[in-house]
Amino acid sequence: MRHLQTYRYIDVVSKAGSIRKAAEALSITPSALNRRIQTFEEELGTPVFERLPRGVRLNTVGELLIQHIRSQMSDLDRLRSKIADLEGIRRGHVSIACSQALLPYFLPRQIALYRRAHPAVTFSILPRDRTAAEQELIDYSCDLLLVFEPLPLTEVQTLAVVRQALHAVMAPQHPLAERQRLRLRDCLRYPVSLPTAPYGVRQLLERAAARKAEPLEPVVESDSFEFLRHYAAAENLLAFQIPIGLPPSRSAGDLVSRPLDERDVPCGVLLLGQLRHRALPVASARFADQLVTALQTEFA
Amino acid sequence: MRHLQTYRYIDVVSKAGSIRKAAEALSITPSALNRRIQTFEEELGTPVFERLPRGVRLNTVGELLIQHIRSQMSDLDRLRSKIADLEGIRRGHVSIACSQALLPYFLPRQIALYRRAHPAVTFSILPRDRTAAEQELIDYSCDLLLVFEPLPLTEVQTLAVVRQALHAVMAPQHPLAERQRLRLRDCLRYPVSLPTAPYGVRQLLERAAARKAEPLEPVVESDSFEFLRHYAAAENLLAFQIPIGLPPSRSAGDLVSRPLDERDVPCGVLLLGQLRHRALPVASARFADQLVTALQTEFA
DNA sequence: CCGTTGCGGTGAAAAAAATGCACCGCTAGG
DNA sequence: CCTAGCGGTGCATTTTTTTCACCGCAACGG
Repeated sequence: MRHLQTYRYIDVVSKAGSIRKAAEALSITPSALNRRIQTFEEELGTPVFERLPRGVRLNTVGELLIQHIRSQMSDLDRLRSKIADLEGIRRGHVSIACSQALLPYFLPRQIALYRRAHPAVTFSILPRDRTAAEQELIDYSCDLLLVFEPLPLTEVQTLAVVRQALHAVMAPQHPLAERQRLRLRDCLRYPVSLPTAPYGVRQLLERAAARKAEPLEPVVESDSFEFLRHYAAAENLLAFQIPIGLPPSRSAGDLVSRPLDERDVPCGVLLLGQLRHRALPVASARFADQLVTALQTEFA
Repeated sequence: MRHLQTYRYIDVVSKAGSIRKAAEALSITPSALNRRIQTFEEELGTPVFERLPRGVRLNTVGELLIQHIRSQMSDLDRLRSKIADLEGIRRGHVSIACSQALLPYFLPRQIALYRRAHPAVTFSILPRDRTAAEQELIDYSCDLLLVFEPLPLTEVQTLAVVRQALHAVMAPQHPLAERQRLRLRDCLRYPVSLPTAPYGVRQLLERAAARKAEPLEPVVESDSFEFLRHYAAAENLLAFQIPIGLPPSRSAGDLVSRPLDERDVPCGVLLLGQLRHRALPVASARFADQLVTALQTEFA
């Protein structure tokens, strides 16, 4: 859509922070880009960027404008997918920012299911912590949000919420593997591994441990739940995970998982959401519907 | 905004029904217009107009597109008024489709009040019957709807509803002028004038009369409530009106009004609404807020 | 039946707009 | 005080858009 070029240019400039950098990214000369911005500002009757000695930055009007631009672009996408729908093609792209727990089982299964019905729909899966995910949602970089223990989210509209109890994950030969339900104190008698601070699992455990005045002293910390899981198997350590991130059976493969007693560690919530007031492209909206049903039937 | 020209062109063509007529309205040559449409359709990957021997008409995709275009234009307006707001200018335009009863007292007073605070805001007042008003709302020709006894409106979002009892209006020397409250049967013993069929007042009376099996035989019919009111004074006839269309005092000037008993004729409702899911320009939104308060305090 | 009228579409020339290039002045940082 | 990186500008050049003149087509009227 050539008539929206200027909008795209402004978007890129606002992200690059300088006209010259943006021009390079867009493969045009800085002067052409500069002029576009100038004529646009003239048409609008007010500047959009602050000129700084080291580049440019959106001013207040610019912030308003960039919101407008992103919403219009997303609207155009929606129009296009409606048209594709009309022609019976069912194309589209779905972009999801999610917590790591969704990566191994839940999302692959759901996406495979959806793509069986609509093979022309493509997906982007962006593993993000809760803050980054919300940010991507706000600037229209993704359509859906699927995170564990979200922060208070004013810009997010809830599509579904399911409770997820924390589970301890361990090798089958671990002493705790025989119990069906674990107390926090028992777990902390053994060496544990934990995700880093931004993650919901860590937050829940920190709060629980603080309440019981038990010190939380992880042997291993990592940003990667996959690493933690494998490491737990390798060193006979405890790791923690939520059911949706665990294999369907509670002791498949080389690991077993056991729920933590809710008296010690309260349930967390997993949230599916979208940007408030945004009309999603059809593909994303349909996939969201499917996720809502799946979440409610599997984790009711 | 030059980059949205193509959108404007398409909008005009869809309204004109032919490229040549639209071209004339836009003061460009038909061929230039034709080319723009062709390149746009090529970019979109699908035709937007059906070519007929006597002109063009939007096809299904075109209908989708025109909705998109109108919503984008309205969004751009909203952006501009937000920016104006930011600069403290408080400009804007408010466009209202309304029933005739709002014309003599209510709207003039409300608009004067609003313009005292925001003198740079301008208004369009469009007297319309209920169907036409809804249509204007849907195609973004107006921002607000203020009608008596609306039809079931799926595209309209309700902002406020107030009950309005029907009043009979007559010259002070009319025999019924002495009563404080009128029964329908009493009224129908005298010659009456009525608005034509599309109007809510007529509908209410028709239904009431049918229920009582009293024939409704108007001496005078008109589309104009103003005419009916004046005629009632001239020929000592009964006319009907709702309180919001009547002078504040119940017997000001050369006419008196008396409420009809609700056992005979049920209350109608007056509705303030906007197009569902549409974000209104700030000026319209603020004025709507004012109307909501006014309606609720004056006719609670 | 054929001429007329109004329609969308097209090719080439003309006009207008956007771009690239070379260069300016400015400021922060070494 | 010099340099690197920035936004901005004048002018030649390229690309895009508009105009003009014209075509074929279908409906209407005598």
